[in-house]
Amino acid sequence: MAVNDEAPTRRSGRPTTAVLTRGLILETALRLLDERGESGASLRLIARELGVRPSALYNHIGGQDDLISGIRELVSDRIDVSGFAELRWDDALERWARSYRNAFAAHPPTIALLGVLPIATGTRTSQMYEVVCGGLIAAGWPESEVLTTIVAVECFILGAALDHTAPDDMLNPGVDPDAPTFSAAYDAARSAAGAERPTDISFEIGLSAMLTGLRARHAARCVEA
Amino acid sequence: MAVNDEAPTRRSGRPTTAVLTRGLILETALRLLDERGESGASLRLIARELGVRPSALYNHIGGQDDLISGIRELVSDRIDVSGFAELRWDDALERWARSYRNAFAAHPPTIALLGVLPIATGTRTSQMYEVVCGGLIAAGWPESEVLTTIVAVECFILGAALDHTAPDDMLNPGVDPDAPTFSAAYDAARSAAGAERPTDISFEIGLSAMLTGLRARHAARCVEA
DNA sequence: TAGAATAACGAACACTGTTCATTTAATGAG
DNA sequence: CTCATTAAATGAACAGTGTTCGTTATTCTA
Repeated sequence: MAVNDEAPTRRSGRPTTAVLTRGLILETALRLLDERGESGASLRLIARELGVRPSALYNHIGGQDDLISGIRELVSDRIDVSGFAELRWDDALERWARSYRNAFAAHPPTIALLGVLPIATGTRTSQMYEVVCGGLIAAGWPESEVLTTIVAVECFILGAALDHTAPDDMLNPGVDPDAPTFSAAYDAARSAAGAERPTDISFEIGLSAMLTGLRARHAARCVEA
Repeated sequence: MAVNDEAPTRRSGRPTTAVLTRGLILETALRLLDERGESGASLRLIARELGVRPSALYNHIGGQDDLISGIRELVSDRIDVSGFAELRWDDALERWARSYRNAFAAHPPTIALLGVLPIATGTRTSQMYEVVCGGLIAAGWPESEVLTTIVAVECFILGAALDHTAPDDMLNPGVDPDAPTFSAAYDAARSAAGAERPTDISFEIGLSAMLTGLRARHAARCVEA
C-alpha cells in the first residue's frame, strides 16, 4: 500500500552530517530489545527507529552476528566485579553472580546467544574474566582449575537468567491426577514463596548450594594465599 | 528459476493414503535438527524432507510453537529418572542431571525454548517432575522446598547444556596483553583437560559442587525418612 | 447415497537478513 | 585549489522464513 516505508525522506547520497554510529545502533537495539522484547532487534525495526534504510546499517556493523556480540558487550559491561578487590573470594563470587544474572535477565534474547558466540579479544568481557581469574587465583585456587570452575558457575547463572524470563506459572501442573505429588509440591512452593518470585528463591538456593560446594572444594585442595 | 520446488508431484486434493502424521513430523524435525543443526527444523525443510508442501503441515501441527513443544516432549522422554527408584536421593539426582543434560545437549535449539514455554499437563514431562518430587520427598526433603530446589538444579543443567553446544575455543583470549591472568588460566585449563572437553569438566565440577551443597542443606534441615 | 470432514496443493502475504548499484558528500594528497 | 578516493546514505532486489486461504480430491459418517 504505502509506497514509502514511512522512513523520513532523505535524499540519496551521503548526508551532510552523519546519522549513524556503531554505538548508536547498538544502544537503539538494546532499547528496542527491552521495550518490545525478543524479536524487537530486527535490523528493519532498528533502521526504522533510526529513520534510516536497513542497508545503511551495514556501513557500521558487519551483520546480525556482529550486532548481537556488540549488544552482549553492552550488557556485560554492567556486571559487577568490584568484589574481587574488596571481599573474600566466595563473597566476591556471590556478588559477581548476582549482578551477572541481573544483567542478562533484563535482556532475555541475549542469553542464548551468549553461550554460543566466541568473545572477541580485547573487549570488556575479556577484562571481566581477567578480574575474576585474578581474584580466585589470589585466593589459592589452582590456575589449571580456575577457568573451568568459573564456567561451571556461569552455567548456573545463565540457566537462572533463562529461568528468570519464564512466566511464574510455567510449571503449574493444574489438576493432574497422574501427578499428585508434583501438584502438591507446586502448591506448597507457591504458598511458601508468598510475595517472592519462585525463580528468585531457586536462584538463591542454587547459588548457596554451589558456593557451599565450592568452599568445600577450596578447603580440600587449595593452598591459602 | 525452477518453477517447481523439487517436491515430488502429487495431484491436488486429499491423497488416497495419508502422507503425514503429527508423530512423523516431529520425528523428522528432530532428525533434521540433529543432522543440520540449529535451523534445520524450518517448516519448509521438514516439508521438503517429507515430500510435501509446507502448508500441508498445518493440518497436523498448530504452528512453529506447537512443533517446538512437541519436539521438547520427544527429548524429555529420554531423561532417565530410574535412579529415584533404586538409589539414594543424591545419587539419583546425579544420574537424572547427567541424562537431562545429555538429552538436551544433543538438541541445542530446544534448550532456550525449554525455559520459556509452559509445559502441558498430562504429558511425560509432567511425569518426570512427579517422579523427581516423589523421590526427594521420600528422602525427607520438605514439600515446600522440593520444587524450587529441583528448578535450581535444572538451571545449572540447562546452562551446562547451552555451554555444551558452544565451540571449545569460545573463551580463547588469544594473545591479549591486557588479560595475562586470563590467558594463562586458559592455557593451563586447556592442557589440564587433555583429550577431555573443557565443557564436560565444568559440568562435573558444577554438578559435584551443587550436590555437596545440597547434601549439606539436606543434613541441616531435613528429616530422615 | 448425500454431505461433512479431512488432507493434500498452490498462490499469496508479510516478514526476515543481506547484497549491490547508485548517488551524494566529506576527506586527504599533490 | 583541485581532484581522486573514501564514506555514508538510498532503493531495488534476492532468497529465505512462518503463516493463511482458497481449491481440489478423497475418505468418513449419518
